Amino acid sequence: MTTLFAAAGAFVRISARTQYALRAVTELAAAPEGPVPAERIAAAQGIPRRFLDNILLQLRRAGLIRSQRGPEGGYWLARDAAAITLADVIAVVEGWPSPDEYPGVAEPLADVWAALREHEERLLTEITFAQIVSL
Amino acid sequence: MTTLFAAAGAFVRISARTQYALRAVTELAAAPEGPVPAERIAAAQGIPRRFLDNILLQLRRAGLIRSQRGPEGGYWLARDAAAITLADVIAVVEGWPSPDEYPGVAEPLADVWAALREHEERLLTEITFAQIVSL
DNA sequence: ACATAGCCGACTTATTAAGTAGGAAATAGG
DNA sequence: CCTATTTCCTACTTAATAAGTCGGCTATGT
Repeated sequence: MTTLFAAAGAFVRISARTQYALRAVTELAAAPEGPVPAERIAAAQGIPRRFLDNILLQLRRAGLIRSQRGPEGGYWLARDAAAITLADVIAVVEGWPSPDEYPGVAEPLADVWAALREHEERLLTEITFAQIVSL
Repeated sequence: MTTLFAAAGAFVRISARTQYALRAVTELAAAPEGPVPAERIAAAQGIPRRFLDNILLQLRRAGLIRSQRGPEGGYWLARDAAAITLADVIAVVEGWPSPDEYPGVAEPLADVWAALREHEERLLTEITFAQIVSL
């Protein structure tokens, strides 16, 4: 029972959009100096091209990446890979779910989720893309 | 940015079904000896009655709770609240998502999720409903 | 017998995620 | 200045999953 549980994870779910965002940023972190066209990222990571456009736009608006149009254009990191954490990217891409209610005797459950989330946050704000690329 | 992140959590998402299941079991753990009718649980926790039936059935089939039909019937825990963990309930109710692919340079990201899930599992298999009720 | 309560599969609806469309606006090279 | 390239942008469609509903059957205590 708990074996299956360990294998898959129950609460930690990462949306495709978030995964794509993280993988795209990782590509940029791994690339040599200069703009990387969306097409290249899409091919390297197997991300639907149009969808990727959409995500990159969001990341640029949030100030995590920069861009240049036209031939020889593309995207690059707005700051050093060592200064961008996983949490930075996730915070941009994910929506913010509103906290749930736990009536009566079930109220302590909320504390458990809070603990899980706190741990999650600590981990994700510690890990930078410089680290990801160097692993 | 990270403040908002902390407040809401990004990956830790709990489905309504799972929440209801946990809250229902908590009610049973908190109740005195004897069967508790679904109606009572639904009222105490604000869970849609028909939906709850559905969930309780699943928990019973999994052997976590027992039941008795007819007047004075209801549900109760199959074993002591100290011997049922949050993970036990979640394992019954949640489906098992298949692990994702992380091509090329993005591969190390998978290790991060693995770490998150491992922590999640440890926490959830440690906490019993006896503890929840006593908090 | 009758009222209470669980049992059960299938069905519908709501919500969110995932992906698409169609073009406009830059920009480098010839 | 013309053309190919590539980003920019809003809105839309489709797919998937979660949430909740329905109708009726079965067991049981009084």
